[in-house]
Amino acid sequence: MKEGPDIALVAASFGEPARANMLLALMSGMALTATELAREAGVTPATASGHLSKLDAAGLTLCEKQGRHRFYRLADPDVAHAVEALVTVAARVGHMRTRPGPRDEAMRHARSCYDHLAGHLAVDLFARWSKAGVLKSLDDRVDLTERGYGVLADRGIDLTQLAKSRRPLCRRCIDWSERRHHLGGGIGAAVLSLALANGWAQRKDKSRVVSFTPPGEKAFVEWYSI
Amino acid sequence: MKEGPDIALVAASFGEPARANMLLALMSGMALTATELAREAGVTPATASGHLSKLDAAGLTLCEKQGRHRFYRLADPDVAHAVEALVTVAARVGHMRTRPGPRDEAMRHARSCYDHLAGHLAVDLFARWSKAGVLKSLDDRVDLTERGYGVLADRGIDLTQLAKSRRPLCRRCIDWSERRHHLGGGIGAAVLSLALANGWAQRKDKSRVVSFTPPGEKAFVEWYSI
DNA sequence: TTCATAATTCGCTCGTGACCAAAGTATTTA
DNA sequence: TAAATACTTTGGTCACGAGCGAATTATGAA
Repeated sequence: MKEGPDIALVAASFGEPARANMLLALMSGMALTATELAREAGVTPATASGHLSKLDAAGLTLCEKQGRHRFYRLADPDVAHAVEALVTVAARVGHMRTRPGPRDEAMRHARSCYDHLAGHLAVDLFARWSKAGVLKSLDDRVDLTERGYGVLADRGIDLTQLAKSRRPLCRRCIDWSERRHHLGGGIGAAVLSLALANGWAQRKDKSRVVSFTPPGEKAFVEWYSI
Repeated sequence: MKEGPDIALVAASFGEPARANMLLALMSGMALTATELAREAGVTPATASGHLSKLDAAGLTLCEKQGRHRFYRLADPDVAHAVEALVTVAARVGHMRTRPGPRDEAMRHARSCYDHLAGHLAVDLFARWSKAGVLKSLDDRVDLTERGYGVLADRGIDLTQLAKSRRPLCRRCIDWSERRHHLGGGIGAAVLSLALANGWAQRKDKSRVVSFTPPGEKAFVEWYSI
């Protein structure tokens, strides 16, 4: 007997409908919460929690805790590659499953994450501000640079009022649709309310979707560009 | 709910230690018998039979019946690719299994398959004779061409005596080590006995291994070359 | 023919694991 | 502070399937 990779353990992790559905849902690259994955898999949150523990233990997923949410994503490209290979075989053989429909495309464009702006605009903003030296990332923390204070003041964000709040001024927040970090915390909330106040965007009913008007999007991008 | 590939069904086929061991054993490309796979997997033939039915049903393996043997091999490169992807993930995560040692290298070089010659020399012979028009393949059948009769007569194979035997004159036979077809049937047996009679090769004890002496191998290749 | 080997099918036991409801923990909101 | 939400843990049921031995079928060898 010799040593070799234990393919069975890994394959068994894929080989259960609930877990397979979760992994396929994660193939979009989005980080999903435990509850969302439960819905995708068609099981209760309790069952999903057990499955997610197994996936984590098997090293197939990574979990990022964020407030009362836990965002799961595929551990690395190798895992995604394995899923793809299995999909290829399954498709060739003709085995099909029922699968939840595609996500609402509008949700991918711009969302509000609780009370701050998310979506690809928010990700872009975060990336630009990081690059421009407005924000400074350190591990999980994100802080405003000195220059950042000035930049925000110029753009009508009242920092003195924000500082009084107990919530952290800056925080990274995984974006659902873009799966990259964007700006949460007090500034994120302030940016969103500013965009809403200026009429650049508006909430749709009670959903989390935030729609920018075409001129509003243009104005917003101009606003946050350095 | 929409249609999609059922990855779970395929993955579950991999996700059982016995089946995983079988598939890994087949990754060498060799076609293995049910009993051999049972030994590889560490289960009884009865259990192995059930697993092999499942693998066949899942489209992961193909089975070729041959006498009282059933040779199994991976269905196609996609399956091998999926196994590789799973191995990659398993290895990265560090999950290891116990695995049977490598096969006897001597067995790969030349074997006798019941009573006819197998191994890479036999495969080479089969390929050359096919190319030279001595043999003509049609589906599973292999027949001697008219020219083939002459070629064999020149080389000391008595066809009239062979024709009296009930067994088919020519038959393809999967080679274990080379996984390609070689020549079975009466001619295959005759070739082997000729090689043994000429002292080019000899059986080792009661095993199926046939060893060619270096000059014997040379003479044998010369003999079957057109 | 009779015997041996390869493989399958059958009947059965037993362990694993998927599942849910309910209770518990943590975190945010009000 | 209390209430709501997200998630986990616990306890329990239940079904699937892996495993084996024995009997059966099929093929090859003597």
